[in-house]
Amino acid sequence: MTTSGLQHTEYLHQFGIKSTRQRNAVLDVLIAHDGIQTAGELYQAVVRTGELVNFSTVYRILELFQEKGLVEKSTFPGSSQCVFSLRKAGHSHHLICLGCKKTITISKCPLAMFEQGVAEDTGFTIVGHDLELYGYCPECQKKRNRK
Amino acid sequence: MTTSGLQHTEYLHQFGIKSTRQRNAVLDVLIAHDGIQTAGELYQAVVRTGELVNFSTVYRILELFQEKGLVEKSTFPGSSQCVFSLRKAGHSHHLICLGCKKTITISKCPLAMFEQGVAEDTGFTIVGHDLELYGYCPECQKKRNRK
DNA sequence: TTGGTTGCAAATCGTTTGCATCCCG
DNA sequence: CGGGATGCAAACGATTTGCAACCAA
Repeated sequence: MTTSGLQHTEYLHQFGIKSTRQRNAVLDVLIAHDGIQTAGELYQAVVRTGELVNFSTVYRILELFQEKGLVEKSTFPGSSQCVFSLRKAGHSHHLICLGCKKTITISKCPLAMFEQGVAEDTGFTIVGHDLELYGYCPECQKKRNRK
Repeated sequence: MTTSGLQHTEYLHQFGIKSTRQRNAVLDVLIAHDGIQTAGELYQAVVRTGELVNFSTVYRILELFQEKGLVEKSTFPGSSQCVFSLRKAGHSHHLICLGCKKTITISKCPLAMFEQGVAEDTGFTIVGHDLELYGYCPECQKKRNRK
C-alpha cells in the first residue's frame, strides 16, 4: 500500500463507510481493475498486493460496498457466478468478452425510454434493470477464426 | 398427467429431444408457468403434479432443454440463482416483480441498433445480451405504499 | 472504551458428477 | 436389445454464518 490509504479513507467516508485496512485494500483492487471481477479474482488480487485479508471478509466488504452504492453486483453471462465492479458516476453497463473476460464499460444506456413504455403498458413501477452485452473482443475474434 | 403426454412427445421431438416421463413432466411445468422459475421451484412444481423426478434429473433436463433451445437460462437480479423459462418465439426479455416474483414477458427488444453502435465503437463482435427489467407490479406497489 | 469489524472454521446453498440400474425406441 | 436416461449419494464450488478476538474512532 502506498500513500493512497488516506485518500481511500476519505472516499469511503463519503459513502458512510468506516475505513479499515481491509476495506482500503479491496477498494484499491476495485479501482485498479476497470471492469468486472468475481469475488475470487478480487480476493486473489488483494492477496497479490501483499495485504492479508480473509475470504469471508472480502465477501462482507463487497456486500457492504454494494449496499452503500459503491459497487455493483451482477452475474457473469451463462454462469451463476457473481461479479463485482466499481459503480461509475451515472449509469453504465458492461460489454464482456467471452474469450478473455476483458470488460468495457459502456456509459450510454438506451433503456430509459423503453422502460417508460413498458411501465405504461404493464402498470409496473420499474426500479432498474440488468443489462450486459457479451461477445468477442478483436483479439479473441482472431483466435477464433484461426480454428 | 393428462392426455397432454402425447403432445409433449411430439413437441420434444421437434427439438430433437427424446421423450421420457420425466421430461414430459418438466415440460408440463414450464408450460403451465409463464415466466421464470428457479430449478428448485420447478422441481417443487413437478413434485406437486404427483410425478416422481429426481432433483439432479431436473437439472440435467433443464441443461438439455437449454442446449436444444427450448428453454432459456438467466439469473435472478441481485441473487446468484439461475432461473429458467420457456423460450418464446423470437427474442424476448422479462420484467420481474421484486415483490412477488411475478414475471411478464416482453417481446420487444430495443437493443439491436444499440448493439450495432457499440460494436462499431469497440470492435467487438457482439453475440448476445442479458437484459432483465425489475420493479414492482401494481399489487405489490399498493402493499408497499401501505407501510 | 466499545461497537463495529475481522479471522477462522464450519455450515449452507445451489449445482454437478460417478456409477449402477432402468427404460425408450 | 442397446445406448441413452435416471436415481441416488456423494462431491463440489461459491457464498454465508456463529463466535471469539480485535481494532478504529
